[in-house]
Amino acid sequence: MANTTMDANTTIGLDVEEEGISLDALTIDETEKTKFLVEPDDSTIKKVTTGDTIYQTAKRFEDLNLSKDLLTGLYVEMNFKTPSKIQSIGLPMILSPPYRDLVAQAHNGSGKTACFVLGMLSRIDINLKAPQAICICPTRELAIQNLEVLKRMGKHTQITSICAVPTGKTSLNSDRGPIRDQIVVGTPGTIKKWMSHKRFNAGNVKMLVFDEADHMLAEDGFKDDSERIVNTLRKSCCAPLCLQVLLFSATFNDTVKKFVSKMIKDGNQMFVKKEELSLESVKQFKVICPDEAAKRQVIDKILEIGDKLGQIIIFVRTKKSAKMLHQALDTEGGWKCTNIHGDYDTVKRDEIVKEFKDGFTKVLIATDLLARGFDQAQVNLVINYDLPTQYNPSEPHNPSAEPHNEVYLHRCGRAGRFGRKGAVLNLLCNDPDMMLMEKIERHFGIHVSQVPDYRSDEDISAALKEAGLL
DNA sequence: AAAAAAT
Repeated sequence: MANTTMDANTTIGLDVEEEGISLDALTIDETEKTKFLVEPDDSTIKKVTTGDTIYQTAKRFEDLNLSKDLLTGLYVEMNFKTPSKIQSIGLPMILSPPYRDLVAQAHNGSGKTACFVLGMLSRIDINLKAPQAICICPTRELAIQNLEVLKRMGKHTQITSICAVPTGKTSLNSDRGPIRDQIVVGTPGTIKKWMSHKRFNAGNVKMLVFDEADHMLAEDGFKDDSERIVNTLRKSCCAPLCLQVLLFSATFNDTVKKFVSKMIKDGNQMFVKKEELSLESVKQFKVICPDEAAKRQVIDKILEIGDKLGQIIIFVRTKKSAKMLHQALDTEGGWKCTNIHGDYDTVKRDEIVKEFKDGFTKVLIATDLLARGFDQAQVNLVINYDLPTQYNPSEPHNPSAEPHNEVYLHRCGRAGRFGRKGAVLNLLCNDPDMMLMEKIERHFGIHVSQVPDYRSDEDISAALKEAGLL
């Protein structure tokens, strides 16, 4: 027992204690009350529970006391057979009273979304026609995608749901009136607006889910919005454990963990070591390019092979580069591709995403708008035209010298969904780029192989072959 | 600077 306790402490990174932050949620209770359930067949996920509840791992969905209609959704609509690891460990923690908060870190494409969607659907009182569960996402695209999963999984139930994202159209009738749907999935601004306009009664909300929670709680993310929503909902709830907060993400850096520990008291946790975070399922490469033009040459070569590849996402750092690269590849280069970023209106964004998801477009140039959560099984190649960098407030227009490791991991996660073959190509053209790549490799403890010559068709093909794409 | 959204 003592050993297990030590182990868990290490995993969660209690080094933050040195900085004098209270660690209510992340501190391990050393008394007998705390139970650690170590999975014999899976040491990669660490489960830490609070209180005296014992959670059985769910080997089958039947173990979870789900309604018959929900089981039908899982088997018939989703084609699920048995719970994934995160689902078998996480769902019992979510669904057993007392309904404790949960911080869950799970690999990209490990069934995270299905886990919290199933959690929301199972806790709805079908006879109460009011919002009971809310899910907040960082982008409009992710909210729409999550609601689609929810509608599919809940198809055979009578549960109603609605998307709270900006519609573009102003105060029409559809924008007023009370919300009676039982589940709301949306982005922070619209949810905040609906709450402040009293469009629904917050008193019945018993579950609040943050997708991509680390970003939702980050200083340069949506921390203020998220905090306000949690506080409002906690206040409108009757008992201390009335509102169950679930935080899901593939990444939680130390800064965010500190804040999580302040926001979540007496919660359960699931964590994965950072070295074990899914970067092994996609094969990563770096291509050294002398200049920006060379980067486009590499992309040209890849598009020439195009037909044999699946869909491709090219990530860039700024909206401006998204537009420019699109211009260069499509208008000037004659390659049919699209691009997406936050400057486009909602109609255009929806259209671009739909075209890509329907397979009408093969190549999509994107800002980090699509870095997280975007799920398209046919994407097997991610190209980092620019590497993701931390935001540097003192020099907002220049890329920082520090890489954004979490965003890098999330971008990689767009390729090779659910264990499929995938590749990531990092295009580097100067010393700062090389430094960023080195830092990323060091952070994850990985080696990214170098494509010998950017001008060589053979070298590039060889890399894609090695990744299993050709 | 990206994103959300309201201004």
